[in-house]
Order: sequence, then C-alpha cells, then structure tokens
Amino acid sequence: MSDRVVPPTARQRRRPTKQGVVLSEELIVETALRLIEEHGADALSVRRLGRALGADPSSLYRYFRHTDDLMLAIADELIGRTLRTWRPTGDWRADLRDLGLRMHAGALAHPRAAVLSSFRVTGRVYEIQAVETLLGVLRGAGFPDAEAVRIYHAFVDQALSFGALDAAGAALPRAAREAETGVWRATYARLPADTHPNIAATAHHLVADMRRSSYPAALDLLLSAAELRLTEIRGRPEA
Amino acid sequence: MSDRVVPPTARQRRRPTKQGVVLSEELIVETALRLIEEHGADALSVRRLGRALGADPSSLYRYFRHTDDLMLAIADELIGRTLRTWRPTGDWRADLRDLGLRMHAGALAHPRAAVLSSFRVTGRVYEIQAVETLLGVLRGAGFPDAEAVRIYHAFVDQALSFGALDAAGAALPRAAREAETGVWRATYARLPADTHPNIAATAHHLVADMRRSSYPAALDLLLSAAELRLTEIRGRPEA
DNA sequence: GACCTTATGACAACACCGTTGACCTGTTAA
DNA sequence: TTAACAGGTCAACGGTGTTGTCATAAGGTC
Repeated sequence: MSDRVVPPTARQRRRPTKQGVVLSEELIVETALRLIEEHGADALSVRRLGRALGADPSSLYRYFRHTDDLMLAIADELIGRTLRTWRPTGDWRADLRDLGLRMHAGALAHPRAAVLSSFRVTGRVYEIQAVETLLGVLRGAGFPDAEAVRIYHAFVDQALSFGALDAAGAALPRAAREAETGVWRATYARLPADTHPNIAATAHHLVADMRRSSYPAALDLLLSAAELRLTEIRGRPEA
Repeated sequence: MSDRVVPPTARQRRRPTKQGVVLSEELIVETALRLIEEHGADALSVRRLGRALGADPSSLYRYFRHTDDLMLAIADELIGRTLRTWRPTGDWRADLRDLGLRMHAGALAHPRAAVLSSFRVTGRVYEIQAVETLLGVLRGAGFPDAEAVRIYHAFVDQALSFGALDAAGAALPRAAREAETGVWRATYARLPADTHPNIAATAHHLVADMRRSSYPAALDLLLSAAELRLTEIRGRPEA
C-alpha cells in the first residue's frame, strides 16, 4: 500500500470530505500542530486528527505513508519557524545564546515533534542555512576552523538533545509529570543527613533547581568554556 | 485498583504462573530489558512482556501500577549497572569525566531503553545513590551548595540527553543511519564556496567531526567552565 | 453536456494496545 | 485443619495504527 500517497505536486482532484473540508498536506500539518498545542502531545492520533479535520482517519494515508511521515513533516515546519525570525547581532556569544534558547523553546512548544526529529540530519535548506550561519558566527569570532567545527557540533547537539530531553518531559501525561516534581519534594528532600549528607545539605536547592530545565545553565557553561578557549587561542595564535 | 501492588518487602506468597514461572520485580525488569534490546523499543508492551515471561499480562499489575512504573524500574536498573563499578579517585574533574563517559557508554549499550528512560526521575535507590555521590564529588571539590546543584543538574542532564541523542541515532535502521552520514559527504561537502563560504571552508572538518559523538567535547567544555567557576569562587570566597 | 478514468474519501475490519473488575486457587499462618 | 488472602487468570472495554475494498465526484475529452 505504499503507492497510496501521491506527491503534492501531482495532486489535482481535491474532493471535499463528507463534512465539506478540502484536505491538503498543509492543512493536515497545521491541524496536527494545533491539536498538539491545544490538547497535549498525546492528543495526536490518526483517529483524533481525522475527527478534528472532519475526515475519515484513513484519508490521511493518502497524504502520509504513516504517522512517522506526518511527524517529520511537522518537524520540518518547526525548523523553519524557529529560524525564520532570528537575526545575528554581531556579538557571537549573545547570538549563540539567543539561538540556543530559541531552539530549546521551539522544541518545548512542540514536544512530540521535537522528540522524534532531534537526532535526524535532514540536509534540507533550513538546516544548511543554520549550519552556515552558525559556523559564520564562530569563525567570525576568531575560532580556527577545527575548533569552530568542534564547538558548533557540541553547541547544536546540546541544543537539540536538551530540547528533546525537556520536550520528552513536557510530553509526559500530566499525572506522571506531577509525580516527578513530587519526587524531589517527597523523596529527596526527606532523606536523613546521616545516610545522605550531600542530598540533605542541598535539598532546598535541589527542590528549587530540578523543576527547571538545566539548559540555560548548561548553555552558559558551554559558552563560558568556548570564550575561555578563545582567549587561550588569541594568546598564542599559532598553537 | 491502586492497592493492587504490594511493596516488594511485604511480598511473601509466590505462586508460580500456569507455565511454572515464579514472578518477581527483578525478573520482570530483566525480561523487559532483554525484550527491548532484542526486538526494539516497540517490542515492550504489557502483553508481549507477559508472553515472554509466561504469565498473564494482568499479573504484571501486581508488581507495577502501570507501564510507566515499569519504565522507571528499568531506568533505575540501568543507572545501577552504570554506577556499580565506578570508584571515585578524589580528583573531581577526572571523576566527573569518567562518570560522564560511563553514563554515555551505558546509554549506547542499551540504546532503546536509554531513549525511553533518559528523561525520567525515578526516585529509586540507584538514582538516589548517584545523586548523593555526584553531589559529594562537587561539594568536596569546593563548590558552594547552590553552585554544586546547578552544575550537578547540568552535568547529569547533559550526560543523559547526549546519551539519548546518540542512542537514538544508533537505534536507527542501518539504511537510515548510513544515509545520514552520507549527507555530510554528499550534500554539505559539495556546497560551493560562494554561496556557503563557512561550510566550504570547514567541509573537511565537518565530514570528520560530525560522524563522531560530540559528547566527549561537550563534556570537556562543561568541565572547563566548571573549573573556571571554581577558581573564581576561590578568588573571592564570600561572593 | 455526456462520458470515462481515476484520484481520493469512506467504510469496515484486523491485530494490537493498556487497564480493570471479578474470579479462583495455592500458600501461609494460626 | 482451616481460614484468609496474595497473587495469577479471565474476559471485557475503549482505545490505537493500518489496510483492502468500494463508491463517487472531479477533470479531461469529445
């Protein structure tokens, strides 16, 4: 049944569904994104999406081979949206920080899509654009090529992987998510000092810190280390 | 139905299943891990697990409230296996580096389970042990409590999220994985210098670097930044 | 405007999934 | 010996993704 999907360009006859909706790849992706945003990540199922569109679930298989296909289409749309409004200022550290936070926020806004797409290399236009821009920022800052690539790689993977990590947490059913934050309060904060001295001493900090994403802190650490490298390099340019 | 699960310590009557298997929390977790590694993450379902154990699926609900509980138990087992052979040397930076690399390697050794469990807080014994140990290393190094927690959080999340990221890549079907590494060679390395100067200038480095995990580099960056913080703190102890 | 082709939506079915309430039975303690 | 009950089993519910088949409206052609 893999010949069921017709490439979007070749699509010509658009018959409205029983409920009068004219389907299209774009409409499906948009509706899916809206569904995720409004009713949580697990609201996205072929059947629910069909219902939301006013179409039979099986109709969607005329546009996407399977749900994974749909997820990738959604992810692609997300990359575009993240990059579309970003503009470099010339301050490499501020630029990288801004971009990192945007990528992370983009992932959190659409957790399911982020989780599925974070580890894929698409080789598509937006991704290429991002690589070029990022490398430009780093080389412009004065990092030698090998170092720029090394830091680019770490930076991107950090943004993607933290994005996915936090997105996965956000995509958890509400009950499970609340249970997790409760664990720090109910379990860790109550461990006695004689058996777990370090946890007991920092319990207050743990409860406060662990409910937040560690990405901003990790990002700042990475940028600090990069800046340190840069000053070392400038000190001995031929090293 | 929440009183269905009996705490492991209170469990005493162990009746064998129809097929003669004596169930236990450990046996279930072990079997689940085996199932995941052998047949992929999707192979883990209550019904399949029941079949693999030689027990009715509903029996598992005597041991775990729901599938999520089971996932947490699996995650904790993985943490335990990682930690079991680790011994601190007293050099905080070397210790953290070693531990980070171990966690990463552990994730790669059980890619599917890692992907499923990396973002969960289990509140179980092994996890607690890990938290206590890590905080001990950082506080012992001289980080004040708030700073120790901040760095602990970033360190752990980075190890887990990069672990999951690389594990997800490793869990990809072989064809897809090869296609991805090919993209760097076939697409990026061939971009002309006039439209993509930064990629063209670093293409050689990109092809070499992007096929490797960026975790070791990211880890070293994080540790460098932490060390920098430590010298700053020592410079002005009351800051 | 009628006709033919065919793209595309609808339907029904399949094989799964997690979870639960009711039941039954072997083990254990008294 | 017996009574309690932990723990395994059964059957069912409402969900899921996916597919084989069918019907029909759109589009091109005359």
